[in-house]
Amino acid sequence: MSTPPPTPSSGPEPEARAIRDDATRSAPEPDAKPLRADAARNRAKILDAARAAFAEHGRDAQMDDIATRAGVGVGTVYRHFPTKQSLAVAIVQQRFAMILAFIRDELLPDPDPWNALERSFEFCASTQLADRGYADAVGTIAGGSPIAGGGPHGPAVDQIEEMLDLTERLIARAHAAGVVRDDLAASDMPPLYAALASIVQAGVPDWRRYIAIVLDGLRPR
Amino acid sequence: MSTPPPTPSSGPEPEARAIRDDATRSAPEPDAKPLRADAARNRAKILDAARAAFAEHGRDAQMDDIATRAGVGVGTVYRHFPTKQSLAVAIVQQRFAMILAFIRDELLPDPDPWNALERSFEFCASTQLADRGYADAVGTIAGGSPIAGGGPHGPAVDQIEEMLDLTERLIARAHAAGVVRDDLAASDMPPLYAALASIVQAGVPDWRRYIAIVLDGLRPR
DNA sequence: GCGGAAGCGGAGTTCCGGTTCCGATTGACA
DNA sequence: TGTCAATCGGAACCGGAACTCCGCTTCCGC
Repeated sequence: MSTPPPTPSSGPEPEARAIRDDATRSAPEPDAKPLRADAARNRAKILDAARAAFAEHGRDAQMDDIATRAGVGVGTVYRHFPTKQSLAVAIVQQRFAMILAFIRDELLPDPDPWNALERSFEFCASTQLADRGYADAVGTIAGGSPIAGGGPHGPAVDQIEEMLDLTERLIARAHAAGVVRDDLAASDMPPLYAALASIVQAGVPDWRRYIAIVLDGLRPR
Repeated sequence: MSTPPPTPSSGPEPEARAIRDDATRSAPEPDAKPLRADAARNRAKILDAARAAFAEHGRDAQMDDIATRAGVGVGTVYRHFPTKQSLAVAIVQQRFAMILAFIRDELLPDPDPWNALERSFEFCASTQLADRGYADAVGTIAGGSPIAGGGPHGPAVDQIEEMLDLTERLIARAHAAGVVRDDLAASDMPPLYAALASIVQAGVPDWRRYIAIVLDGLRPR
């Protein structure tokens, strides 16, 4: 795997901080209380546990299991996330933030636009490999449901917008270099990512082959 | 839609009979009791209702709902199918038999191998459109799980074998006509069908566009 | 028509997993 | 160190959905 998806950890790394803040901002109140030390620690443990649980079982992950993994009571989980849904959303948003960062910091700076495209598919596949819940998120975008924030598991609306914006730039560069078919649009990518994700999801071992096929379909006519 | 998937009905048409027998043979005992008249009638109603329910709600269809749709008590449903799972399997096998029939009777006789390939994708998409449960089945095959009969929703093992055999012939014809890339194998098709199914599933309206892209990826280099 | 075996229906049971409650615990601050 | 509000833990609660049970009904061979 050329680019194993870095699992976001709620450890002390500064990068993780930013991501968690990002996920947290979905709460109604802007910031307010600084959160007691142990509470903050537990919140981090819960997020880590939930990430693992959702990655393993998708939407079927169980709250009790998450609590156990986190070494915490269910009540504590519910103190931080009033609902299973809200916890799932937090996780998806985290993962999504990670993907956006990858596109922004790794793919767009890549001097070879075609190679960037290729890597975006690889990244998509390996993310899916690591996280069963990821497909749902991509599907949400592919479907273009505008009420993403309201829908189950959906990333935040502005995240989707940024995603489309970044993809737009990725495609624009490819067009400029003349390496893709004329009619390729940024909006084509989410469905293709979703398609690839489903192949990986199905457990097909040589998914790279299908990336190659799709990529061939994207070349200039 | 060039080829709307004919919904199998448990009505009196002879074709439907054959399909139901096919689904029924998954029972352990070969045949045995001829089933009382009203029982046979109810069984048919249940299968119809279940087909509708699964098509609408996928794996989340509820037994009570199925019973209601069939105008029958839950107990009756359970008399015919001891488990929700077994009912789902029966439905999937029916649908699968339909797909096999389509390939055998419509696609293989098509004089244009490329066109046959194209139609197979279209058929896959429109089937998915009509039946949410179908994607699960395709995914099962794409994953190549050998214990398909045991796995949830899986079509019978011999159905999968026939599927692969028919696809083999489809691809062989395409190769003979020189219209596809040299390395295309029959085993490539299930993953591609799964991929397409997921796009349709996501609610992307112009899924035909992605068929076209994938097909372009299948042309000779 | 009759008897009884096969089949029906749907209320009730069981299981499962999300959510709530509240007494015990702990961190923050004086 | 003492106080107390914030936080914790996990048993209990609750609703929903698969499945069971059994008295009633229907079909079918005589």
